[in-house]
Amino acid sequence: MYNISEISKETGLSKHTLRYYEKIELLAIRKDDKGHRIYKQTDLGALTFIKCLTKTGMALDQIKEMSRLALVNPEENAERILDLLQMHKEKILLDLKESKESLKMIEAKIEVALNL
Amino acid sequence: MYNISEISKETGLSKHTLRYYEKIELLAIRKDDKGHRIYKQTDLGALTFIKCLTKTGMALDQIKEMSRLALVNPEENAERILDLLQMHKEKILLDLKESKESLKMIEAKIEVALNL
DNA sequence: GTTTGACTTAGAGTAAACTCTAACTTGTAC
DNA sequence: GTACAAGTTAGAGTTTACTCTAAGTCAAAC
Repeated sequence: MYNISEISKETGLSKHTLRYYEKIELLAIRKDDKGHRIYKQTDLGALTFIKCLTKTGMALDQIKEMSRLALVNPEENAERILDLLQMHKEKILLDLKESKESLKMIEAKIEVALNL
Repeated sequence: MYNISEISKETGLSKHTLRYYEKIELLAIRKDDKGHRIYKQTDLGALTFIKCLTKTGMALDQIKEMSRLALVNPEENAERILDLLQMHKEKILLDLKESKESLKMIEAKIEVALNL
């Protein structure tokens, strides 16, 4: 069990961002009798995974749709979720390829500059 | 020599974006007597390189600063430009590493989902 | 008992990178 | 000679993902 400050440190997401994620219904967090958020281990796991997805360029809207599918009816939506994950995986592989190509081009420029 | 439509097709950047890049002074393009843009081979090269930099996460502001340095005084600024390129190269390497880690995590999720 | 610091909310503001609109010119096709 | 396609401009609007502000609650420290 963690409060928002601890989760912020743990995940590297600002408190503002953590509240923002709730506002856009990316995830739902339980609150205590004072209205303070209580994060569970599973929430930490979810946030860590969300970070993976955003870092690799998935839009928050898509992440939201995926977590909605998983929450509403995990069994019926399992296939759809798997599909989305696999499509995202393909996107990452393509991005990696393109980034490596760009890297080569930049390294070539550096080479040229070093030989002046 | 190309007009804006040809360059748009060639680079994959929209005409809007090409004009926008000029407006923010990322590059300057010659115009003919009717005010129409004339892109040279070197402009195409510059735009291709700009695409490499943006795709790998360099902000337009930084790209602009680099091209300013290169245009204003290439010799005096050579070292600074080289520095910026090398810093960007390090950033790409780090991003690649992080993306690969995220990829692994996503692949693990896919594995779990496949075993249900 | 009041200051300090952490939490809360609704809602406004920001930054980056486009993207579009409206009004206009110009050259070619029918 | 008029319709159409492509070019131009200044400037407004959009999207995404935050990021901040103001006003308030609450518990512990001095």
